[in-house]
Amino acid sequence: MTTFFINLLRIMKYPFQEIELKWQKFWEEKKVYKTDLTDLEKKIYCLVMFIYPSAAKMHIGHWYNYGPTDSWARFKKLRGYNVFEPIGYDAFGLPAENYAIKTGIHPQDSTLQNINDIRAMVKHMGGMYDWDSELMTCAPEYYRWNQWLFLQLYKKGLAYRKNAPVNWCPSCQTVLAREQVLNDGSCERCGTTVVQKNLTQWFFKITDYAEELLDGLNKIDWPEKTKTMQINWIGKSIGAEVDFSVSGTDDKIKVFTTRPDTLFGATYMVLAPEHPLVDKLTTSEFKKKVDEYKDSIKSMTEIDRTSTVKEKTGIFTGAYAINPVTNKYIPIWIADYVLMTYGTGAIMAVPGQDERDWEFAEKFDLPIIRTVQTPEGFEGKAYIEDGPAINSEFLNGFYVEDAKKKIIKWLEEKGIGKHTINYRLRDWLISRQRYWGTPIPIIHCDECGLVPVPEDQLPVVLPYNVNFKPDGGSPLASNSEFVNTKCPKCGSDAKRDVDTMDTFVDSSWYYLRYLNPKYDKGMFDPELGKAWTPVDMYVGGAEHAVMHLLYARFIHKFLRDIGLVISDEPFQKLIHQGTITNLGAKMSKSKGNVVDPNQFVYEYGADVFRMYMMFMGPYELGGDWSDKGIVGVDRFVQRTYSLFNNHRNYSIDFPSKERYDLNGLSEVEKAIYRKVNQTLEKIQTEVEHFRFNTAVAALMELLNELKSLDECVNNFKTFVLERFALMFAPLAPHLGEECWYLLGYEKSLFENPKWFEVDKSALIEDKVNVAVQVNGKLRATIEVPINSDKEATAKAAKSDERVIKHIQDKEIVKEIFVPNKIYNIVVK
RNA sequence: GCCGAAGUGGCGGAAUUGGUAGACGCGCUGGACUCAAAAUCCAGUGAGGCUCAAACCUCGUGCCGGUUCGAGUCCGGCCUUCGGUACCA
Repeated sequence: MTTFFINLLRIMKYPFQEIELKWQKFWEEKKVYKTDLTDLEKKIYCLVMFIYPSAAKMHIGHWYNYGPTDSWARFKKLRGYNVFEPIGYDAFGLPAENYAIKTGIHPQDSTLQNINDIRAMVKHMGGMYDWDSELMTCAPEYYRWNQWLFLQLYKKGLAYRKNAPVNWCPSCQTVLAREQVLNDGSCERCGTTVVQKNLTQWFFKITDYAEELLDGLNKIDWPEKTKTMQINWIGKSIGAEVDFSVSGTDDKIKVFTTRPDTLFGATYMVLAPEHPLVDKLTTSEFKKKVDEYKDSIKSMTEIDRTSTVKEKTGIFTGAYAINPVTNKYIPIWIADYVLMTYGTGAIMAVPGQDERDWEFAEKFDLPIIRTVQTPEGFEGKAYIEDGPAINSEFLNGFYVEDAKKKIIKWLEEKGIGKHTINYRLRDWLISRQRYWGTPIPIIHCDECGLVPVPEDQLPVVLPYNVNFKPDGGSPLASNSEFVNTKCPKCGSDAKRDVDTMDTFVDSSWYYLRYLNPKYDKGMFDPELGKAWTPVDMYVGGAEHAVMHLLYARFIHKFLRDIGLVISDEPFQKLIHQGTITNLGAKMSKSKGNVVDPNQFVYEYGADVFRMYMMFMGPYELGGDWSDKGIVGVDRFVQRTYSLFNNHRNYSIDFPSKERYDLNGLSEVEKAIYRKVNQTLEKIQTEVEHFRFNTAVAALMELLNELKSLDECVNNFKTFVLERFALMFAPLAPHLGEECWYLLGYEKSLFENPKWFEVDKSALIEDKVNVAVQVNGKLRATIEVPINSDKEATAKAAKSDERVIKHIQDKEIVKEIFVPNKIYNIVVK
């Protein structure tokens, strides 16, 4: 007997395993999510940042990124848009290679295995991805076009080689990424102190696009925060370049300054220790100390060097430069706070107007001259605000902006300086001394030099057999079959470039490849690229605010310049999902605070888990993980299922009307009719703006209202249930389909998208509650007919006992009336 | 240090352009069902005061001040937390 009842309850409970699988199979077999890319009317390209398959599992962050975004896409689909929603794998990269070094499992094998596992999980989530457009960047038919892109950039002079410092571990004999260097500057693998080493590297000349990358930000709908970060990253500053002669030589030192107006106050110069002139200028007397100083900073990262807490260090070179306006000799120093990578690698130091220079001058007892009048009572050190120039001869009295213009004119006339715009943005270093990436399509020939691989010989296939264990140099160098080749130009023996590309190259154009990943006549189908970009909605983490999102914008603009796309920007609208933390910290293996989503997916089902992630809070905020509320969403789903289970075939047996006249409805029906239409309107605006938490809450409210559904006539019930199912479907797609099916429909909802119009006339209540305040304090709420005028509301308000109590024997000074909302009586 | 975001019940969080603070959910309390429990359903639930109870009153959105008939929302000054960034000449 007892067992019987328990079994009965089990039967009644929403069998999510069965139903989710049923619809996943249906969607896939019927290719419900195959997008017709030729249908451009009402097209929407909805993109999520593709998956980095460094582990075989989908973590909470993936679910949080993909689930809600898929719900948005489904909502758009139901509303009649032709939505393209692809998914793929950012499959190259360091983690797979590190894993290989540790375990011996080849990166290709582990990556393909991970992709298979992750694909199954993505399907389990129930996203409406167009599986025909799935791609992975480690496939030759994908990275072939990275190589092609490289050659186009090379042709235009936008891919070039130069020396650049890398983090080098002398023990492992390998280049390290910044994340492989620990905070104390040691190698994460062996603990040896990492040093900076110069290597010849490939760069993409993103700086050529600096101005346009800055400009373009005005045209796109991105979070202000992200745009600001890009603006700061590009770091445009306007100033001047000035040449300083070096005493006793013909050498000139070029400096960049944003404050040319302070030239009269330049009392010394500082070069970056790596500056090419340092060795030449240093006098024999100081050579030893300078060399020692250079050695002492060799193992310092840029972060160490530029730390604000560290005391200033530096050393005199023994040489002097000549200040071009005062003709005075000023000492030339070197110091680590000047970086070779910014500006010209040399500064004129003006301690009077620069805090860093002041600190340095004070420490090393260098002269300080103020060239801007400080305001009365100013007691600080360097004065960086505006003011009239002093101690500056022909500039005296001019304020900063005017003084700048005047001195730049003077410098230009004398031919020793010019107006300059400088960017903080550096060119993009794309070569990696790694295995698991796209080979660089260049051949080194002793006769012809650098020779690009002819386009018809692409792809340069990444060989499987290499020694990817770190033993110096690029792993590809270990495969002689790969390395040794013939020069395409002269036919003599030559060697292939053994470096691979940064994976940010892969992710800079994948959204174009999705449109037809099998296209073999080019990087992507240009017709589709032109029609489907910019991407309408791009959703991904804020950690990509600068690098990925800037590189992709650069590449897109380049592709436009060579005629492959016509849009200026790749991503029109951008949304960042928040970060889900656990116990106050980002989830990571090393912290041991990773939450496995599968335990919840297996216990409650994909729909419940997705919906719970949406219900947790504002999408863009993220928050700390807690599974406390998931039972609430589960109950909601259970109640929904039993509601529809109890109304099977209603759409067939009791077809509803398009709309109902309020006057013909009972009081209960009227209330429900209003609520349904209000909810429909609410869902529309909330889901549209990624406010899923309030959308779910609105549906829960509606379900609560439906407790009295039994008191309604049958065809009215159908009206309500159909709308409920439709609103529910984007948020919980499997059960949404099932509800629609339970109502008696043969065609799947997402196969035959549908949306109901709001009956606006039902949104208006006929009675409203007006808050009556006395001196701004709530004293009563009264119910009045909607749109009651001031007089009528006042009459009702002032006859309420609770109000009378507070206004009797008092003088009414003022009365404020906001129709349908507030009646405030101000008394003395 | 600088830039950005956020501080609301026991908890996650709601709250158009300033207009009834606490929607929705969790938890908790009481009740129904049950031999009992679980599940489910119903009711209550910011704090305090006064009440047998209700009514009612006071306080209440990190802190201090301001503007306003009216402030979670606007302004000024702080505090805390979380992200981002690192001497950019």
